[in-house]
Amino acid sequence: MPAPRAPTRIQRKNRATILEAALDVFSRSGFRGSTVDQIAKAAGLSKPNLLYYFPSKEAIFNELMAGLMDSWLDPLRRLDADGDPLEEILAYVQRKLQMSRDFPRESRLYANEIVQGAPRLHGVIAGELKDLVEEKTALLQSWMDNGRINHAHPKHLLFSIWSLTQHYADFDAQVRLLMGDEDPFDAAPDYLETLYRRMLTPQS
Amino acid sequence: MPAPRAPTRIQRKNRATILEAALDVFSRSGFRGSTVDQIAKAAGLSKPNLLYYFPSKEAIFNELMAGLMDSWLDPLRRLDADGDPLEEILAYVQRKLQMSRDFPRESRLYANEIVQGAPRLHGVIAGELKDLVEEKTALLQSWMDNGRINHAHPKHLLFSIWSLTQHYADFDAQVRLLMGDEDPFDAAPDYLETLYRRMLTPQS
DNA sequence: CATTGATTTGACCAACTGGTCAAACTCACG
DNA sequence: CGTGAGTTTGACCAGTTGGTCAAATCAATG
Repeated sequence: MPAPRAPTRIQRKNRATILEAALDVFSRSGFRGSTVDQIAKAAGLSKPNLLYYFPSKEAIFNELMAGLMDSWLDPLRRLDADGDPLEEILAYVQRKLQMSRDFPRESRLYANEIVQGAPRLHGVIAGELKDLVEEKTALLQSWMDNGRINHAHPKHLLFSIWSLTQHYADFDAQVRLLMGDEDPFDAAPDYLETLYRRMLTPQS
Repeated sequence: MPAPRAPTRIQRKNRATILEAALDVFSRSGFRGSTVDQIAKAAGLSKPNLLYYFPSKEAIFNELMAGLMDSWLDPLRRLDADGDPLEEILAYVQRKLQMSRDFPRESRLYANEIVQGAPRLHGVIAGELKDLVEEKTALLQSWMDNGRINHAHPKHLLFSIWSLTQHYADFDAQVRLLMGDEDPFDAAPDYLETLYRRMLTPQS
């Protein structure tokens, strides 16, 4: 195994440019629908030049995914057992919604993968994500058992949060066509806050 | 233009077989990720034979989509202005959830298209679907104005129903990995009924 | 400015893809 | 059984794709 050299200035810049371009292309067309040439052109490089920085199309994709998963899990990690249950959940919902607004390409890339059966993500989902979900659903369950929020199936509660927030990124094309001039993100925060407040506020 | 002949028995059978196989393949890999050969193999035909029944890959896809859109819009069409508002909405939610359970491939095919910007669906979405959405959101708004259900942004309400119900089909891979042995559709109907009941039941 | 390693590229290749076509085969019907 | 329309296929084609490679260019260091 050759000792890994420290990356040069040019290497750092070009690898970053390539990953940015790849995110754009992959999130628009999925893995199989994207070509190395498209990514190269989007990055302003020739195809052989791009392949000088990454050994293959799949390598680009995997590096992108690895970086993605971490920021993906972060909002859930920050769900704090010591905070006020309802406010914690509402804050989590808003964090996820912000991510849909600010990083729609990342959301679509992820969605593309899952819709197609997550062939390249089984590992992460079954591992890191599952562990985190088990931990946090246990927390939700304890909040419910203590009467601090209304009862609801905790896993389905999580699914619903992911689903509702990511919908604005993943189905952006549809949402915008149907909303016309109105920016979906104007009313979405309020809508989701109201929804979860009404659903989870403990009934006396 | 040649007069269209009545389809023979073999034609009817093979065209149906092809569409069924195409649904399977397209819903798993999207349009660009699927090959005519895959579809042909899945249908038990040779590629030239398949192309004897459909002029092109795109033609198969379009016919599939045309058939899909109709059954897709149907549950919303059946939202009845004369029924009890809350029960109508809850029934709509359950109809959509049933469709996710019974026709997950159709849901994923649709999702695949939208995530990639709906390049082949602009027409239908901007036309038929938009008209239907305008009609039904007006109905929802009137129910809210009359105090028969709680206030909420009607378009976001629709989006949330689509999102929550289709999630179980579109993200099936993730949902099942995280739920382990438990069948997601065991608790989902109850979860969604509770969610929308708490959210929409008019507050006195 | 010379040299050496890092970077870039045009030309190329093998595999795959959507689609064509003429020839062969099958089947219902007289 | 013969015949003509309906059906099936092997061989083929042109365009695209992921990836390679040797040669050319560039940049930093002494």
